[in-house]
Amino acid sequence: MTTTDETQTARPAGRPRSARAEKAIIEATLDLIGESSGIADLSIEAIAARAGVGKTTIYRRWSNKEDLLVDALAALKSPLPPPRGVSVREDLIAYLRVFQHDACDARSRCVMNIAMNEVERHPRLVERIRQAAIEPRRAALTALLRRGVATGELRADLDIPIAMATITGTMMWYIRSVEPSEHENIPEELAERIVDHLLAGLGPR
Amino acid sequence: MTTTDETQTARPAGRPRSARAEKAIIEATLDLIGESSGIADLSIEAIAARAGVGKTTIYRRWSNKEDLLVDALAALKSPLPPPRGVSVREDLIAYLRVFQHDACDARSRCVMNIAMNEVERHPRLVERIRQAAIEPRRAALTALLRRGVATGELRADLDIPIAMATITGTMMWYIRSVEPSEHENIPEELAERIVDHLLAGLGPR
DNA sequence: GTGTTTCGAAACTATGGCGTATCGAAAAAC
DNA sequence: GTTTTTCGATACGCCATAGTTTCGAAACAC
Repeated sequence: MTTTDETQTARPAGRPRSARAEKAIIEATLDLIGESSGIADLSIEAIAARAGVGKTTIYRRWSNKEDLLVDALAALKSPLPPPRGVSVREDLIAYLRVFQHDACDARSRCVMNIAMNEVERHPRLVERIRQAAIEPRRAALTALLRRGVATGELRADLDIPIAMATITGTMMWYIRSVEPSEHENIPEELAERIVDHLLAGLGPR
Repeated sequence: MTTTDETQTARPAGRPRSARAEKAIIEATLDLIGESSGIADLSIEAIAARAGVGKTTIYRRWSNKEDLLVDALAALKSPLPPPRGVSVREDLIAYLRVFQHDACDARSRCVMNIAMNEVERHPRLVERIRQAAIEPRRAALTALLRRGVATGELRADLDIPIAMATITGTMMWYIRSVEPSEHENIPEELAERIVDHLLAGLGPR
């Protein structure tokens, strides 16, 4: 695809840039973000080493660390909010299944960490992450809850912000309270059980 | 060195160490942890500058950064889990009020950040934090939920781990979704509303 | 007073990442 | 073939920070 595009516009004479190297750089960046605690931790040199690439190859494409991070995180495209099914309950379960998968993945988790902890230090970066990764899911969940209220599947006086925190926060906190090494042991039907608990409530029947 | 005599007599000759400096160092450390994104971010020099203290004064007391962090976080005594009241609902609200207050405080928040993000890099430190700050609350909440099941205030088939994630995670996610500058505008009765939503459930009456 | 120790400040060395420059080799267009 | 550009590797100067040492002043025991 790259060769085609280059041929269409203007063919820069000389050796074309390696798409493999670019991919390796993005992958290495995402890996290292997942392993590091913050943005300050990761170094261009470590990324180059992990990607098996010279620093020159990185600096030829991105002028600084933040630009690279923006592109790397943009490559972490969210696996698409789930399509709507027949019932709000099933859609909530599908939503939480995707969220659960992401919360268990170090790469996706780091997006949350950056968005929550680096607001003051990297406002532009955080804003881009919010727009690209968080806002679509937030909008999808809001629409889903509104639909449930309209159809009567959810209580009429539902507090939407609280309900959103309830659904997302429960899954997040559950995952966080489990050691990463134990993530394999998380029950398959976790999303279903959470949704049913939330819908029915904690009080007696 | 000749610490033997000093230890025996417990009377070190010479100028005694300033307790004020020690306090200032701990305070500065806690402040800066709250402002930084990770442990790698904060520097001893910044701590010394913030505390109005020479670096010598720090290195004379702690041999490295982690030792200082352990002592600093140990000084962050948790404000005591709430005493038990008459109903499980009221105890849950009281529990969430304390949690809400902590979640809005930069210092307390950093404890969570470290505990969740630095497990691989500082296992000793994280383990100490877990034992000192997280485990007591976890135990208190577990006992509270068990009591609710026993008294019939909570459903008999309650899934305790999920319920704990529900209560704590909802508050946490709600706070996180609000800009720190807007924390003042969070409704006073937030804890009450969350508990009532969770007890009654999201489904229709 | 003397002696001992800590005080804050500053100078110092060492480390490590950043961003740039240079190198020979390789990959394409012509 | 020649030309042009990118490739990975390496070296360089620069700067921030860590951690140590030195210094004169200050605080206590005696």
